[in-house]
Amino acid sequence: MAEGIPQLVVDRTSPVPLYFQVAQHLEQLIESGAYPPGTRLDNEIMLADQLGLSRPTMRRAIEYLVDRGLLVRKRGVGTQVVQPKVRRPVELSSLYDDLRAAGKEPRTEILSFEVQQPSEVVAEALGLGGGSEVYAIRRLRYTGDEPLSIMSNFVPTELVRLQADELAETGLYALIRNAGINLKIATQSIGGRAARAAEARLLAESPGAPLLTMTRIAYDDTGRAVEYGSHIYRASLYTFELTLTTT
Amino acid sequence: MAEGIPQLVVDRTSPVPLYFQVAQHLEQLIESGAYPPGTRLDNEIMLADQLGLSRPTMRRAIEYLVDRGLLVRKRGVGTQVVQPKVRRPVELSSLYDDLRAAGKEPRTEILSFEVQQPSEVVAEALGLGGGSEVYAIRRLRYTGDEPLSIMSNFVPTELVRLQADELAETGLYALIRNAGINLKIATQSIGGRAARAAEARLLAESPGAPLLTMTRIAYDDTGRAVEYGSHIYRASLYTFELTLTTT
DNA sequence: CTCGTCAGATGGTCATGACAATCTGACAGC
DNA sequence: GCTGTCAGATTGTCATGACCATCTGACGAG
Repeated sequence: MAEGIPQLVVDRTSPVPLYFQVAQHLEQLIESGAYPPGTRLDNEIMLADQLGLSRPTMRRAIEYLVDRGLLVRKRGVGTQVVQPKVRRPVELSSLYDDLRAAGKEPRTEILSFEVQQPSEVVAEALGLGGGSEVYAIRRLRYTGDEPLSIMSNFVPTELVRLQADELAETGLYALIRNAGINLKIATQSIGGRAARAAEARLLAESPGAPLLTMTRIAYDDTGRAVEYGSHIYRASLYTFELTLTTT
Repeated sequence: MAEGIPQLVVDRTSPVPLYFQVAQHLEQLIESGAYPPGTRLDNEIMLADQLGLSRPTMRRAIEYLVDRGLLVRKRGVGTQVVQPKVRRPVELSSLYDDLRAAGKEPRTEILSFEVQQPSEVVAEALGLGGGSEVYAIRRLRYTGDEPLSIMSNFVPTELVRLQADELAETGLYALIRNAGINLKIATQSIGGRAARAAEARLLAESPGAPLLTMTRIAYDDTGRAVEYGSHIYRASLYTFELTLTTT
């Protein structure tokens, strides 16, 4: 159960913080299976000595991995590698990224793209005053040949400059991030209802078929509302996967 | 924009860590509106001096609030209170707690409660070998007079001792926590489908009505799978509210 | 008037040292 | 044999000191 020395030499000239170098290396050792679940790490003092670091720095590296659910610490006992399972973090990703990660080859058709005065609901969600304008984007997303989702998104024009042709190629979130906006937190609401006639037509479903609805407000790291989205998905083709942690 | 001194004296005899005392007090000042969004805090050195603390301790308090989304720090600039919005953390709570928090007066009817050999799906989800047994619980939850949800849960018998009458009064998660198990992380999958006849009858809906489905596997802090749940909700009455953060 | 440079302010990282709280296991006493 | 106590191990908390990285704004050159 005990552990020797990880074959790691920290690079003090690197701009990457030392604690982060150590954390990444440890994470790699765990993910690769070199440190299987249940492995007991040496104590903090010894680890710090082995790497030529101070204890606070070593602690910080371990803390980072504890927060991410890879390690467990117990006072008086020690630090252990946790059972693997699904330890993916909660992600603020877009459907486009999700699909591409799953190898599904997403395709997007832009139904409409315009600049307009926000509706009351949108203005309220984004905290916009009078005179503001938003991009209103309506897209139909396919996975392979099958229509999957109708997405309506609203982004204040003053925050980012958008173009229709870019949206067809990359996800909305990537464009927002590229504009230097730091997406940090989002509130989502997931519900369900039956398909209306127009929606059913677009999605190749029958009227009354079960749909998933999702509305989301995304905020950047200063607390500004950046995007409001109202999406519907074919329940027969899509589920939301998420990981929750206690705080 | 600048700030004076918070009227706070830390209690060094308390078992509550100093950084946490400070964090809680700051949080209270922010939540109460005494520090409205945009308020700029004094720099770390000054704050630490004012409270008679060291800078690392003061930093840790601020760090705690930054992680929770209440503050933003920018190097070279300072620390500010973030726009309020919904800054609730991602929670691993139960429907029972959610409803009670919303003042809805939940009621639970136990449809069945037994100890059985787990099905293949359940054994796989919980990582159980042969010979293990689980509690199989099937409950119907009401909000006021309306049926809301059918919940099927499975918990290994070796982890906790459950009784039917307790379940009617309190949430399953509270019972698990009371048994000294430290719920830490859960993976959920949310989807939708049409109601089948038997389900529709129990939920007072028509067959074919849209339902939300949720399956969840919850793990404790050592990575052990503790609970598997498969729930269905009336989409007309329930939505999942959640907050996502980037990591 | 515009742009680049530079100094000050502020958070980010790291080291060293110390003591407290908690868990485990061994040992003594009953 | 059982139980309670105590010592050792290990993480948790806190203080002090130092230097680095980044941002803002003022000032001066053009």
